Amino acid sequence: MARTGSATPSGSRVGVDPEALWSAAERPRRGRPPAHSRAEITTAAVAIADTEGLAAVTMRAVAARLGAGTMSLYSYVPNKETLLELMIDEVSGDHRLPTNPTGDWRSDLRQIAHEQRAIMRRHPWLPAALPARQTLGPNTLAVLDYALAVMTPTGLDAQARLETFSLLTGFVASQMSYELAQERAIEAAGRTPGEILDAQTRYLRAAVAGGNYAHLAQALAATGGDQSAQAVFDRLLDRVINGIAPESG
Amino acid sequence: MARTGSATPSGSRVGVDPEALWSAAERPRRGRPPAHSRAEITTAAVAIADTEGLAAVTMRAVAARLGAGTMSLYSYVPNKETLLELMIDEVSGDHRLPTNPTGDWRSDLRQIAHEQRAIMRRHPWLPAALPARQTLGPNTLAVLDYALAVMTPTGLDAQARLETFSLLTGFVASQMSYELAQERAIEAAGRTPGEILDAQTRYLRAAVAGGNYAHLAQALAATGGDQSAQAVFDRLLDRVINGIAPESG
DNA sequence: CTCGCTTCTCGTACGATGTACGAGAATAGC
DNA sequence: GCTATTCTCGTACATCGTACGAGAAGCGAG
Repeated sequence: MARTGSATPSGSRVGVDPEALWSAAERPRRGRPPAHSRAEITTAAVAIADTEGLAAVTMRAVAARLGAGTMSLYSYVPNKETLLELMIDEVSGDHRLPTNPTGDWRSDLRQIAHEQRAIMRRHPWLPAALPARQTLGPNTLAVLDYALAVMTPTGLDAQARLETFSLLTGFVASQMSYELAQERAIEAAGRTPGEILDAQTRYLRAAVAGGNYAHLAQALAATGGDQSAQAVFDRLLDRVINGIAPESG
Repeated sequence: MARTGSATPSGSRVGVDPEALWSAAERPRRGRPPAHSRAEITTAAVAIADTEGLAAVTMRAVAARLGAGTMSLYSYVPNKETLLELMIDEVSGDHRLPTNPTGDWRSDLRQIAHEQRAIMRRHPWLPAALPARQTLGPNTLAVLDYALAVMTPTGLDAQARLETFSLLTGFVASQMSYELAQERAIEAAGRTPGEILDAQTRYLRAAVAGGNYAHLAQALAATGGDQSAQAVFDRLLDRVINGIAPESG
């Protein structure tokens, strides 16, 4: 075992070896026993990310939280990129999966999306971490498997169902990325949730007043309705699901 | 003018001031004249990102490309985050906007999505940079304005049209993030595009063989059809557009 | 028990990065 | 020319990921 030494000084090359990452980590049963574990390290990293943000997840910080030396982590994880990967799959384990679909695939898919949204609200760093993912871990695969089961009644073929899952997941991540960024802006600045919206609107209006953007100006003047994050999410989710299959049970 | 000194040692706070960012940069007309410009710096940064990847965009590298000292950049841009923001809007300027919509909003929206895809293929770092964006620049606003115009025949209200644009843009970014990651993996590893897919499939099959993931196993056995990135994109795009409005013009 | 093999531990060090600071250089208006 | 104003950029620092390798700690064999 021991460190792998990927030898990629800068840029982003291969980075993560799926086979080695998710294998059961067979016990060497000789030599000094490990004082920690991959799971323990992953949990610590997630805890830091949850409370202090993804940027606070440094190898030093994770090690410190475990009372270990920084370099000790590298006995368990070849690099930080891999740790990120482990973090993502760990929180994917929070996903509650019913034992079997109800048969109403639209509402089942809706429930999957809501579950994913809940996870991302619990772990606000997730949407930012997802684009860097290179491999699907066991927990993520379980969600995918369940989603495929849910889509059986759609009549879509295998390829289409895989693509649909990717579509749905992409939507949730995009939307949550926006929703959470909005909340961060609120928390960081003037505090009142209405004020931030006002500030953004004010900026947009100023830009709009500069002459162009006629349609934008008109749209801004006419915004209304339920703007709560939950409501927006649900509205858009319905559209995504509506577009999946033309007509079916 | 001069540097602002945001005083955010770690974490991600406010970071970018929209008002100051996109204002016309009125000339001070006194003192030593600037040797460069925001636009020149932005173009250099984009060129580096295009050829060497986003990670290669360092303040030192950008300055070096202009033959300037590193710290000179800070006369034009308060921090790297802002430079990123400028890069995003710069490439958004590549978006070709017809003078007016054809009236067929579905095909107009499809065209917008294709245009965005083309931009992201030209600037593969874009999807990765987008989530960090905090403000919409003039070029991005122009695209938004055009999209709103396109959606006039849908009968959707202002709020819904704004949300729809966000949905569409999010889809394109998600899908392209995946598509480009796939191509990077191909380029980095075994070279043949089929082999990478095989390797991924092999990993999935191995995971699947471990007992669970019955539906995934079945789906993997049945994949087929046109798997070209373009084809997948078009298929999913159709679903997104189909879901936007039930029935109309 | 002792030896030696194996494995984990972690102090030190290096090359990068973003950027604060402030002395100097260049220009415009008086 | 003088001076106020602005841009230039060398130096320095904190912080990051992680390579290296000496030491510590446990196992099986004798």
